[in-house]
Amino acid sequence: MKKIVLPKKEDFIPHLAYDAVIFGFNGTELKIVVLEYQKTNHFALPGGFVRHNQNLDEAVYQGVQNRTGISDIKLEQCHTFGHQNRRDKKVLKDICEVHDHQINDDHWLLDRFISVCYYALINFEDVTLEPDELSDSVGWYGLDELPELMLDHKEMVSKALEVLQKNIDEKLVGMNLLPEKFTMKDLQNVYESILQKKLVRTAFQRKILAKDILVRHEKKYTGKAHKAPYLYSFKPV
Amino acid sequence: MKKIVLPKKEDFIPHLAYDAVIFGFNGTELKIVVLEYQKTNHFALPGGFVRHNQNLDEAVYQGVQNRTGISDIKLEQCHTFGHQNRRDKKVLKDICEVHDHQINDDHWLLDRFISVCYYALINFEDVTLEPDELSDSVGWYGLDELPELMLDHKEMVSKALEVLQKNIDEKLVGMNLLPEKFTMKDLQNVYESILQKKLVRTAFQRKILAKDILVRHEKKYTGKAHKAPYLYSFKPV
DNA sequence: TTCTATTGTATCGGTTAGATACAATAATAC
DNA sequence: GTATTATTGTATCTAACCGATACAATAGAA
Repeated sequence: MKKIVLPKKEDFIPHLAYDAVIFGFNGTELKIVVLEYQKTNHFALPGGFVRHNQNLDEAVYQGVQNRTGISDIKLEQCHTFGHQNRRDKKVLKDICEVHDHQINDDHWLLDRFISVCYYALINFEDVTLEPDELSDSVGWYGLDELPELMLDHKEMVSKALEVLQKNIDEKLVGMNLLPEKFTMKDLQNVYESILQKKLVRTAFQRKILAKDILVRHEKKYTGKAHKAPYLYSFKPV
Repeated sequence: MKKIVLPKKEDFIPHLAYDAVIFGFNGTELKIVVLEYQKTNHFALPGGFVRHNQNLDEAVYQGVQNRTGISDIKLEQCHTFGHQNRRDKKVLKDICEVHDHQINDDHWLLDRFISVCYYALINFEDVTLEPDELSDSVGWYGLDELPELMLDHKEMVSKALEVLQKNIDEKLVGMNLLPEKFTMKDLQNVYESILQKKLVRTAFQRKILAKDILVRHEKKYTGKAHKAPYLYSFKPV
C-alpha cells in the first residue's frame, strides 16, 4: 500500500473538523454518501479539517470535492457538534496504521474535535464518486441500509435530514435532482423520499401547479396501458 | 485598575469561540444583552472560549452565566461563523491593554477564531445583569439602538432573530417571558416584538385560543375607560 | 346618562388541503 | 373493433385557517 502523507498539524486549525451529509436522488431513492476507510471496516461521512488560511465554507466545499469527487454543489450548515467525548482514538489509529503510520496517543489527530456539519442535495446520477487515497470506497447508501458510522455521524445524518425536510420547498426549485423533463409522479417521488411519507396525489399536483414554477411539455409514452402523463420542466428564472 | 488574569492558552481550544444572542422581553420591548469592554468603547455579544474538558453546550451555558449573571436559561445553537477574516487584532489589543496586558501580534487571543453562535429568549425582569471583570457594563439594547458591535456580531444578531422568528410558537409556550397571568394584548405584544410586525388582533386571539394552551382567569381592571380584558395563564403541562 | 376606547366574538370571503368522484386515455386482452 | 385496466388530470365537497369587518359588551370618564 502506498504510504500517504498525513495532514500536517501546523496547516490546520486544531480540534476543528467538518463533516458533510450529501443526499442524492436518482429518480427513485434517497441516499447519502458514505466513505469506507481502507481495510478497517470503518465507515464515515466525508469530512476533514480547516486550513488556517481557509474560510470554513470553502474548506467544506473543497474537502468534499477532494474526498468524493463531487463538485459544484451548494452546501448548507446544519449544526455544530461539540460534545467532548466525540473522539475515538482506536478508529483513528486503525486508519493511520493501515497507511503505515504509527501514531502516538497524543497525536493531534486523536484529539477531541468539534465538528461543523453541512448538508447538500444533489442528483446522484450527475456525479461520479471518486474515493481519495484514504478511502477504500465511497458509495451511496440508503437511509435504511447505512452501515455503522464513526462517532456521532449517525446523529449528523438525522439532524441533516430534519433540516432538509424543513427546507424542502426552497431546496428543490430549479435543482437538477431530476432530468430536464420529468413527470408529476417523478416530482412526487422526490418529495416522498425526502419527507419519508406518502402524499395525496391530487393535492400534491394541485399544490405544485399552483406555485406556477413548472412548464408543461409533451406527453411521455411509457408503453404502459394507461393515460400518458405530461412532462414538465422548471420555469427558467 | 485591577489587573485581571488573561485566559491561559493551554486551557482552551484554540481558534474556537462562542457568542450568545440573548433576547429579553419586559412586557413591551425586545432587547438583547450587549457587553461594553472597559474604557475601550468596544461593544460585543457575551462570548468566550471552550475548555478542553468542556462540552460546547456547557461552555456556552457557563460562559454566559459568568459574563452576564444570567443562569438557568435554555440556549440554542443557530449558526457557526467561520470566515477567516473574522478577527480584529486592534480591538483585542485595546481590551487587553486596558487591563495592563501588552500582548504581541502572535498572541493566541489575536488568532483567527471560528465562533459558534447561540441564542436564548428570556424575561429580562427575571435577571440582574452582572458584568464580569472584563466588562465595563452589561446592558439591554433594543434592536434599533444597538451600538456598533465587534467583528460580525451584528450579523449574528440578524441570524439569531431569523431563527427565533421561525421557532416562535415552540419557544413561547410556557416560557416565563410574561408574568404568571397576562392579557391577550400582552401576549400579542410579545409576538409583535419578535416578528417585528403588527398582527391582526381578532385573528391572533382566535389562533391562540384555538391552540387550547391557555387557562382563562378573572378580569384585569386597569382603571381605563373601557372593557376590562381577561387574564390568562399557560395551561400546566 | 352619554360617550369613548377596548375587548370578545361572530360572520363573510378567500385560500389551502384531504377526500372523493369521474372523465380521458394508452395499451392490452378478447 | 370493442372491452378492459391502470393511471392521469381535473372538479367538487368539506374542513381548517386567516384577514377583514361588524357589532355587542363594558369600564370608567364626561
